[in-house]
Amino acid sequence: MLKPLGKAFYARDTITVAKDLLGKYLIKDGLVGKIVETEAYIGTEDKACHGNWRKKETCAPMWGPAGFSYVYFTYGMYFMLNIVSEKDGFPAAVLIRAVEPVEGIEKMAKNRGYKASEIGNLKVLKNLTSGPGKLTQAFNIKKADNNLDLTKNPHFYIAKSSKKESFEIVKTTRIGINYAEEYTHKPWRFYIKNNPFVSKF
DNA sequence: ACTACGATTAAA
DNA sequence: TTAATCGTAGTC
Repeated sequence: MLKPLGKAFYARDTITVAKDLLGKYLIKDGLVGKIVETEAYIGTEDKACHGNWRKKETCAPMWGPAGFSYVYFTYGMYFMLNIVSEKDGFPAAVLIRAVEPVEGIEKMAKNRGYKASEIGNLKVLKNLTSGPGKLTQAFNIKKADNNLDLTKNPHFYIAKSSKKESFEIVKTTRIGINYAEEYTHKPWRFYIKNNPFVSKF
């Protein structure tokens, strides 16, 4: 079993954490996916950050210590997965927008509503986890997974790759936050260049 | 109680 | 381009 990343990894500048999470492995109940796309949401100035405009109680994990999950429900049907960063008392988190399926693909496909016979289809494979709402469905992440300590939980954590891997990081603007005024165009979205599992926009 | 809307997705 | 769908928050 791969070792979970510790609190020190998350308790850093949010942009650094967002970039550093690319290529790491998201692991939950035996399902494994490589993180290929993230976004940073930082503090009370950032108008897109929930810590700024949602009530403190509804995004409480964001205000807590680093390394905790912040899962919330939106659009009436989808969950979003974030990892809390920076120090206790400062609201910031990294949104996991897309992963590449590594292990447990059959189960992911089943969670996404596909039949076993469809797993060989390349289009189906690429559609399993290539978006924030899709990957939470594939990994069966829901409200019960909110506010868990990912540095201590043996069933839900993020780990480093055992082998070294080099890739190019693309930096661009975040998605779906046109209401955030001057913060709409901050280049706080990061993804692995040429990876087919990055969400489309 | 009533209403508006969102860090999305899939189908048309 | 748009409907699906519901928790949260603001207003009546």
